[in-house]
Amino acid sequence: MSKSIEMSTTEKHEILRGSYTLETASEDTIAELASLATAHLFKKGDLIFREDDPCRFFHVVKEGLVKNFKQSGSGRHFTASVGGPGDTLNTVVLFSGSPYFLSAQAMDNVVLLRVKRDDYVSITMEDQGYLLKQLYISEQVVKSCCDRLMDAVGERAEQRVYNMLHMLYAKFGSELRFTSEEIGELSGTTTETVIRIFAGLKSLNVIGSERRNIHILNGVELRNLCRGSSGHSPGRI
Amino acid sequence: MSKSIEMSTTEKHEILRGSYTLETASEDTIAELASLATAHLFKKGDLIFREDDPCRFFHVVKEGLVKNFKQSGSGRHFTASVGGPGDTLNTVVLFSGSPYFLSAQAMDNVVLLRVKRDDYVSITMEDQGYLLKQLYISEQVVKSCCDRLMDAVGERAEQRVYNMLHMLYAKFGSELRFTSEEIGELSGTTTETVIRIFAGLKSLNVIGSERRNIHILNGVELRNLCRGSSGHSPGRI
DNA sequence: CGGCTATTTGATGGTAGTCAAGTACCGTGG
DNA sequence: CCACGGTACTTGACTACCATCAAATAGCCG
Repeated sequence: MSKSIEMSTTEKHEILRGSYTLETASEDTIAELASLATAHLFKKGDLIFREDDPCRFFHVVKEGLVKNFKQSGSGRHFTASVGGPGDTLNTVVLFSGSPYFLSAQAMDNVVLLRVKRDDYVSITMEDQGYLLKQLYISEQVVKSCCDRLMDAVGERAEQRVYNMLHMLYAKFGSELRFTSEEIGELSGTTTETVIRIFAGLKSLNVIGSERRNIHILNGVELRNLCRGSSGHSPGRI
Repeated sequence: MSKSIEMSTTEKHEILRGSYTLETASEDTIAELASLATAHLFKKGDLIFREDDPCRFFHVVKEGLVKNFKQSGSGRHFTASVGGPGDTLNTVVLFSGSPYFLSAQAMDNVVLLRVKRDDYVSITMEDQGYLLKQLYISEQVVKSCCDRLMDAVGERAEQRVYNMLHMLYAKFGSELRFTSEEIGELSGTTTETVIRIFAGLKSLNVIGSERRNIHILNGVELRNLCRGSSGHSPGRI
């Protein structure tokens, strides 16, 4: 499935330092983690971990996009978040030691660093600055989940797609390499509905799109279309 | 709006000790908090705090039920969680100092203890056991939000109501003092739909209900009706 | 070129939201 | 004690949104 890659400790150090989660970690913490981290390559479509697997690693993405999703009994995929470079994959279950509640899959070829969970926990547990940051991140994740919950029960598909596009725009910029199906899984709707909604946005010149590629042409207008003021936070789960 | 109440420090101490959040806090932490806590009474319907208000207090419920909700642009209420005795109201935004993202309203007459946020943060920040527990709780909240998100986009109203009933049953027991409207706000559906679904459950002898009161008659069968294995965790936000 | 992935469009039907009207229940105050 | 107003529940009819199914088109790669 995955392939190990050679990488210098210096480079590992840089990658860890660049991750949002470890922003406020002490230099010692980072150095220790870097010395234990290993690099891996996942090909497009590979599963990085699976829902209900025990949580064995801490992961940081170096390259590529990772989809965090769940599938319902009926086989529907629902994507909870998309992780890019600098994002950690599953910070949220690391400390409890509970099994994953989402699966993670490479959307491109993905390079990531990982550290054994036990090592990770025992190293970071002593770093108070890190723990506080972690709490802060959890709070944001909860908030963003609640916002999406509101959307999911209260808003129409149209609105949910607008909000999702805006979130992706804020996180990844104006060139989004997503298929309509992927947008559907993120917005809790179907491919066909996404396409019909895109048709409307195109006629307003808010977006353009071809195969596997969406351009945000008018970010301001997109923002206006996103009611719900808060406008959605990145949602790193 | 709220009314102050006299209460002995000993009683305050007991209440704090009994809260889930502070379960693993050190004796010192609890004692310090108890000395600063004040007790308050809110009447049915009173708002305890409002979405977007700055977060000024840490709250623990002593008596009664509190609804944590949000209202969408279109005026729909969505209830994210219901807090009962021993629950804390807004742990999730305490550390970041961000404003509330949910409003809290007394569903009954409610008695709660509160401590100024700044005091609370500076006291608990030093208690590593507490921070770890807090992280653990956040993880559970995130998981429960994701589960509900799955439900909201993937399941039908019927299923969402089953899941919600089961969650309330697990948390509060077999006598639930909720109106159909409240169940609707919790499940992301309407009063009428809830009633129609209840009719089905009654004919299966799974529940009974009258005005403002739902009895779970067959918890086992209710559990079976809840697909999605995980069956939903309490969801203390 | 053929096979695959992705997009597009149309037609159809079901779920559940909305509107409306009517019933039962409760507490309160004359 | 009963009348009354408010709250909660109930049922029916209608309709919109969107999922689903189906089929056609278009770009990409070996």
